[in-house]
Amino acid sequence: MKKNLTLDDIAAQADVSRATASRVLNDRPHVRDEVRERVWQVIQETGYKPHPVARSLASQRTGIVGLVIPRTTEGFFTDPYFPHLTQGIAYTCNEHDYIISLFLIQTQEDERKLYPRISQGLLDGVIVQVGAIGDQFIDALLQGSIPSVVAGRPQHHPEASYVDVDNIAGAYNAVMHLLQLGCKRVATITGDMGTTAGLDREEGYRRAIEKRGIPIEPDLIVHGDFTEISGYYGMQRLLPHKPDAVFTGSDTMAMGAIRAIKQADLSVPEDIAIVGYDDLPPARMASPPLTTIRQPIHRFGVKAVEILLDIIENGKEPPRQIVFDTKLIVRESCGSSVGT
Amino acid sequence: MKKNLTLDDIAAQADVSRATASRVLNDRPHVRDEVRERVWQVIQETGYKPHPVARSLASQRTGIVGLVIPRTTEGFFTDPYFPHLTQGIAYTCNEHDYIISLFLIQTQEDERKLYPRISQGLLDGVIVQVGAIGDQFIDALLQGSIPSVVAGRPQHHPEASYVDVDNIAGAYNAVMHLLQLGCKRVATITGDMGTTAGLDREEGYRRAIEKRGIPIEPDLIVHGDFTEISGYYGMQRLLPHKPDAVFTGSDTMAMGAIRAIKQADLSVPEDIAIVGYDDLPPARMASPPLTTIRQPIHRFGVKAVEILLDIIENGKEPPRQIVFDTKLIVRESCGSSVGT
DNA sequence: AAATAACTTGAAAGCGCTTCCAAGCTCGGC
DNA sequence: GCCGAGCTTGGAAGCGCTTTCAAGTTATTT
Repeated sequence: MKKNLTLDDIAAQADVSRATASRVLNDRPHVRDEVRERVWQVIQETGYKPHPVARSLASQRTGIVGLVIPRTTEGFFTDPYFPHLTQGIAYTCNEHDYIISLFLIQTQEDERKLYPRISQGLLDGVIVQVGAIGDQFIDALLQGSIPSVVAGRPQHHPEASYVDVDNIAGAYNAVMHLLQLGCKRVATITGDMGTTAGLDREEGYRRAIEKRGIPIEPDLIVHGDFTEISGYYGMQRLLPHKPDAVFTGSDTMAMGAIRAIKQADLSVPEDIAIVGYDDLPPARMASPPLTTIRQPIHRFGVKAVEILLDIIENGKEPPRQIVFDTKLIVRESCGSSVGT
Repeated sequence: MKKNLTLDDIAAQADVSRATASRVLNDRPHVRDEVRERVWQVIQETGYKPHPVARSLASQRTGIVGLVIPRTTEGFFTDPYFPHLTQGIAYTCNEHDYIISLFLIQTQEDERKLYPRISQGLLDGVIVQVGAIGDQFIDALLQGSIPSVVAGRPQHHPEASYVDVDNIAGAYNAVMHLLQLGCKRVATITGDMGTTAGLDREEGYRRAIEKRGIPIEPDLIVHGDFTEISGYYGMQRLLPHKPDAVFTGSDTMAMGAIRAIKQADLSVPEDIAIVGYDDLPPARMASPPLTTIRQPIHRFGVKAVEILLDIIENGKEPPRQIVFDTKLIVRESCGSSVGT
């Protein structure tokens, strides 16, 4: 195997100095065209590739951004949210020639190790998915100088840059839709109340109910954690209170709820209408197909990267905060007459 | 913001040379206990963290392994396979203090860019998921000197190190189970025939059928691509040929097939028995719950990393090749009397 | 034609760390 | 009390690249 080429080799072969070779390599000005071409020639012929680590050390940028995914709940496997988000992020990184470094936090140990590894020069920036991960980590991140963007709204950090979707409005619209269809006893199975997504979606539910002048009935609110199984059990607890409609904090929980409903020999939407949240592929394939709230997850990921790169270039002030709108997708599970 | 500490600062403060400080930092021998302690003290007090890039440049190892996921089919989102695999890999990497760099190949462009970026010193090793990605890429990888492990059996590279599951045996057992239950017309919806998983699972189907002395009926074999929708359409094409059982190349396709069956007013397993492949969470929650083949995906990911690290340490010869066994999980969709 | 501006180029100083090498020590054995 | 073995230690040479600075060239201005 032939010895790896260095920029010095290229410089020697093209009969210029290393500095000039570097200029050509990086497409910098102040090189005569003739020389520039000569150097390119040598680079092409030899198949030379610059050594990324050396380059990083000298330039103080690595071209790597971190993607931190919090303590892996079952949700990571079940929920297509993460793959979608990751895909949006990866797509945009590829486009801008950045590389992604993935940190799946699984153990307490991982979490401890994380900050030190992240804070010290390997990464140009970090995208953190909010979740079960301690605010403490986000604290540290924001204190530090490394550019960061939060995916989802961080609970106690109004000054952080983040991208989020308007969960309150989304949930509000979902519940309002049910109310307008004539449902009288609309219940909800919330997502994980340790996340802003869970909290906000419950808030949207409350606002819609109150907007119609209906008193909030605590028995009609049960807490889940975004997983199918929590939707299933949530629904079982709800059934004795005779809801005629349920808004669930995720499609996955909606699937669980439907399972429980069918098992109780009731049917969707005749006996109980359902509206989910996410509009990921399974929603369309459910039986009945799910009425749900669509989030632009892909754009979400794209934007997160764009913001991060902006921060890397231009500094973290002012905070960039973007909230995406959601869209109600009406299918059959809500019993709407216009169902597809 | 305080200037970043360097090893020189530590050395100065501890009144030793940089060489000695480095020895202490890396827990190397040949340092007097007293000195070692003094240096540690300074490191602790100052909160010094070594600069990973500088360290990589000097030591010629980065502690980063690449994870390459091929051209992203719809499957990446739908199929919990990838999250599970990723999780197994991440877990093991965390444990060994390696960092994962994720490469999702999405465009032709990405694929072109990939090899150059990978081949040149940023990564200590690479795990490649086989799939729609050109063998050409795996070719290049194997030619080069960078340690690599393939997840799944690469089609034309018997000399590669890989981890795989015994797809042929798995499929064989699935189909044999159906035959033993008395099914007479067992069909199959295969996975993507561009993958060894797809090919091998069909092969297993064929072997089981032939083993029972039944002639292969081409009409009972349709090709899908692991997605729900391909299972749905596949089943629709199968229905006119009156199968009484179907083995699908993935659980996701099984869900699609069930949807098509129900839509034709037939029922599972009474009219048509189904066996899937994967045993991921949705299988358990399907209605009816899916009889399927369980693959140890998590261990699969773990092993891939272990092999890779082994290669990094000890060289790529001889090739490490590991094939995991699968397990038939009997639930209700096959109509077995012992269904849960 | 002289003076000045603008562009090219290479030498050299890092970036922060690892590691080889040689020098200086300590200590036991005879 | 002397010698060599075996530790400790620091100096210095990289790892491969970027970037500053000053010197050398060429083009422009008056």
